[in-house]
Amino acid sequence: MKSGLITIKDIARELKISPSTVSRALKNHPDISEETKKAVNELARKSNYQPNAVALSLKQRRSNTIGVIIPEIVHYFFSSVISGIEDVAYDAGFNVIICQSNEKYNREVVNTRTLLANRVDGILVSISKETSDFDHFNKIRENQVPLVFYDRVVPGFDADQVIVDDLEAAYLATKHLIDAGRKKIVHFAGPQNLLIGRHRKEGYIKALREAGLEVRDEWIIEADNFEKARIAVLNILEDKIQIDGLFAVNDLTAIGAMQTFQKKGIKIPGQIGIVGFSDGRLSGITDPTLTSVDQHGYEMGTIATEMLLHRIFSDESNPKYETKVLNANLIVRESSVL
Amino acid sequence: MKSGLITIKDIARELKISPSTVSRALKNHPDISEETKKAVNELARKSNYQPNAVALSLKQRRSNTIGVIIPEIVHYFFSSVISGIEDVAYDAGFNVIICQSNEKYNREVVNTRTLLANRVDGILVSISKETSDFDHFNKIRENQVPLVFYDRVVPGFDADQVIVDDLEAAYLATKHLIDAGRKKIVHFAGPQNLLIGRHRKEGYIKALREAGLEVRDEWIIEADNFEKARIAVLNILEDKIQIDGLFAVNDLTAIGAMQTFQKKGIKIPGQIGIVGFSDGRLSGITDPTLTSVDQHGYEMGTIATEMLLHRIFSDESNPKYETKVLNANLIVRESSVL
DNA sequence: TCGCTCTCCGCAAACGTTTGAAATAATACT
DNA sequence: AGTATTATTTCAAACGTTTGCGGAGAGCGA
Repeated sequence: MKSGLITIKDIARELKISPSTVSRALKNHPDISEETKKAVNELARKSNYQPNAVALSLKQRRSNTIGVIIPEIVHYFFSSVISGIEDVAYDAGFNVIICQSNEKYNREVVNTRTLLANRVDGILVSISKETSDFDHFNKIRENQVPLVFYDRVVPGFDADQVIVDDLEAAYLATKHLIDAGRKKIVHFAGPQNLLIGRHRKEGYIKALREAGLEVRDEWIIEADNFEKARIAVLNILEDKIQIDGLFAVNDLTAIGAMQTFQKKGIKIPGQIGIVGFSDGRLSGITDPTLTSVDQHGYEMGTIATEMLLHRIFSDESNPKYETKVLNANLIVRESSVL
Repeated sequence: MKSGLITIKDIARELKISPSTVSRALKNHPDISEETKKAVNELARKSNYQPNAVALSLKQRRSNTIGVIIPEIVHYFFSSVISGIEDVAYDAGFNVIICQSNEKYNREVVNTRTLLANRVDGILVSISKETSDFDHFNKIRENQVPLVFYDRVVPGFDADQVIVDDLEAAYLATKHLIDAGRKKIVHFAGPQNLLIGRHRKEGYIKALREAGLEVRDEWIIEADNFEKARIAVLNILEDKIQIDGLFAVNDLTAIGAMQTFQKKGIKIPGQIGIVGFSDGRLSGITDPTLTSVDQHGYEMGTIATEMLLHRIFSDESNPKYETKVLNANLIVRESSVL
């Protein structure tokens, strides 16, 4: 009663032939006479027949669908990843189901359940900030569903992954500040349970060490959003900690810091040079424009999807997992240049 | 060979009972003995059984999935709409398939085909900038699949829709500038072939007329992005057009204008008051923060989805379509307040 | 006329699940 | 013991497709 959509059976009934003949006629099978083919194709076109993808999925045990678990699509970076994923998937005839975890562990677990229940052929995951238990990912693997992590990967979990070289990018960002002669550089760090948070901090430290600068604990502050940055800056100013540079774990944090400094009369980049991370829509519209790291979201999406499709098609039982590292590059703008 | 996922049949075989018994045991059917239920549930849990949603969809001719066609998720507004959609859909036990049209008509047509082929139970659409032929939407309707438009609707197409009152919002935005005593207010307008562009201009004009202010053609400038705004402002300054207010068709335009004014030494909001449209991530982080119109993307998503679900459940054959108008409201921030 | 080869088509089973109806087994009642 | 009742389980069909196999009919050579 529901779906008014035409089926092969409907066509068969109408033409007084069997469903199998219709099926074969539609795929131009040599066994079927030209006459029959013509009749079938004509009626199919006329009645706007669309093969029922659900029935196909069931029959072929392949849904031609890939699932994506993503923290939050509101971020420019993640939505560009999705665009990359979609483009590659569509070209390969695959559909995409996107699930937001909203940075919640629970939602992420539900998401994987949903995707498995819908028999997606493969899953792309970027883990939520909360996630520290990885059993749900094991479940995916137990069910032999190909899995590729992108950007936010699980430390120590042997799997395909595509990431940006956060450490190197953070190193370059910090080095860029050092090269401009800055010596007292603060890092606003992300949560240290995420690999990206750790790597960015390590890159910062590496650059400092390499330049023979001391690494002070009070220069590493956990602040990864606009508001926390504001508070952190106020604390710095109150404590009269002298600094001349800031490398922030993401752009929003950098911008929050920059504005707070500016409101207190501190000149950017004159007195303090600032570099963000994860180049988005924001960095180009601040004043001064913000030096930042381009994470190549779109490219990451395409590469991750290609890896996944490759796994889907060549289903080896014992794959050796690959890690693809994109080198992010620094986009130098006004906020850091003297 | 593929999906290693456990099925009801597997459980039945293992327990040497029939699939129907397993099915009933899993749903706690009274016909099944406690003993059997226990055995089934135990094995199901142990082997991590997930009902095959694909088979279910086929059987029940309902996929419990809704399809969403969206121009581009990179925009804050659209991604908040998606969040609203997802939250309502999930609560109702529905999945969501998101398709980006990327503002392309062709892609939009393919998207509808894909969604129909996958037998989604309903479709939410915001049309692309390119779309001027609506046959694909008729096809959706012919197939009796419920359809709700959100934000970008099809003029003259009788259907369920949820939109914001752009005209009213633009009127309020302009009136807000007038109430602060500003009399020479410019409008940076969007493309006039889109309804939203026209409505926002009309709201601006209405506010001016109502206040007895003259509406000058040279005060209405087509500029709807950061760069065009920059150029438009430079032209204004060069021509020494005296103004004291600006209402822009979107935030990015407002910000482009604001920064250009500031660079030329003009004080915002002191000399010129600025109001944007479509409250996003940007408006809170500019300096001064930007007065703007909150379009309630999340709410729009929830309402559109509720309408759609309602249609899905009560399938009347001859529905009378509804239009829901959200009144967008002005978020007053620093850029407009004297 | 028989047998062989083509050409074209239909049957039936399968994918995983649900569900009305029928079957079986166990128990109760007379 | 015979029958009715209840409890528990299985059968079979269906959702829309695909596909191996078998079959009908035609054409043809011997």
